[in-house]
Amino acid sequence: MPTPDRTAAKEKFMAFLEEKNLRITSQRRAIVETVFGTDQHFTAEQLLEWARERDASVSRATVYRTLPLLTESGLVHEMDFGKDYKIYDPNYADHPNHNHIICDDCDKIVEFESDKLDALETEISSKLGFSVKSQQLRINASCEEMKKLGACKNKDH
Amino acid sequence: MPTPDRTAAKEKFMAFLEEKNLRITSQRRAIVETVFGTDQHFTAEQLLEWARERDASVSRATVYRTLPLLTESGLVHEMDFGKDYKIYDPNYADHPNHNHIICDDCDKIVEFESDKLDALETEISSKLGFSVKSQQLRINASCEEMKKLGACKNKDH
DNA sequence: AGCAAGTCGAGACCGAGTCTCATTTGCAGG
DNA sequence: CCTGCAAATGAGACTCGGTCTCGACTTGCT
Repeated sequence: MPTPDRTAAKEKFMAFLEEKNLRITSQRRAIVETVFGTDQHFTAEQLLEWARERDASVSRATVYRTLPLLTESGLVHEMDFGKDYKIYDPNYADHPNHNHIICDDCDKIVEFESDKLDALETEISSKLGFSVKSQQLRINASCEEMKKLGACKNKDH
Repeated sequence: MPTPDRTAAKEKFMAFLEEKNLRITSQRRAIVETVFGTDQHFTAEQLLEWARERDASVSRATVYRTLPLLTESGLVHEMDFGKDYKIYDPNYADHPNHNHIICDDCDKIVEFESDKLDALETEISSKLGFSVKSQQLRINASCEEMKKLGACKNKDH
């Protein structure tokens, strides 16, 4: 599974800018190329560093100004794992509602989606008089199955 | 529904301190009285303010030093709603598995519990080879119903 | 009472993120 | 191509929650 249709994402974002009468500057181009040139999650600071490799003139302020545009466009997802920085996911358009299970023992993170879960959340929310805008489920767990199956290689015993 | 058995919580925390060979100081007493003297969620800064009403000598540093002890003891729950500050829940011992809906517009927080949700999480997790240790679901929403019902008083239009 | 270790408050400090402002740049319209 | 101007930019000051340091003060044990 190589990088999906990143060109489409880039173009969608350019269209989004145009729609809002915002300009396509060289710095924004560098940032967008960077964001959709990876599948990895990243922090604002990482994005700054990477974007500067493409265009040294990109400043911290511009990165922080562009990030909200990216999330507003729906192409990038902002996530908060309780650390003191935020994490961004450039694959959001392809997996708009995914959740995370984190193994407390080995720090492995597995993503999953569930229509049942989404439906249940919507149902509960509307009962309480809310309309869902976004959701974030984090499950801390231990991956005992994995250990049984073959984690002997990376742990002692 | 008046305040539940807060005295028990206070005593549990004192016992927790003793167990760890930590001292019971007047400042810690003021903080603990404050924390278990309310049912409300609070921020560190709010706790500082409230605790100072009981004992003016309580400092910011002490509040921030005591909060981790409270969460470590399992009596208070630390939560992160994607704002730039953390929120603490002094009722955690009584409702260990509750979830939150946050209104992005008015910052209202509603708690709920759902056996269906818990079951679904367990089911999904075990399918993926994990066993749940803890979970945190946050739904960001807008409370449109509330607005309809009577927010005319605090908004213009 | 006396002492050692734990704890304290004040304020320096940290780091992610925001804001200001003088300068530059994209992009019509000519 | 040129010109005008609003939008966008970079540098760095700033904000703000939270942490750390350090000398002074308490607690709890003897």
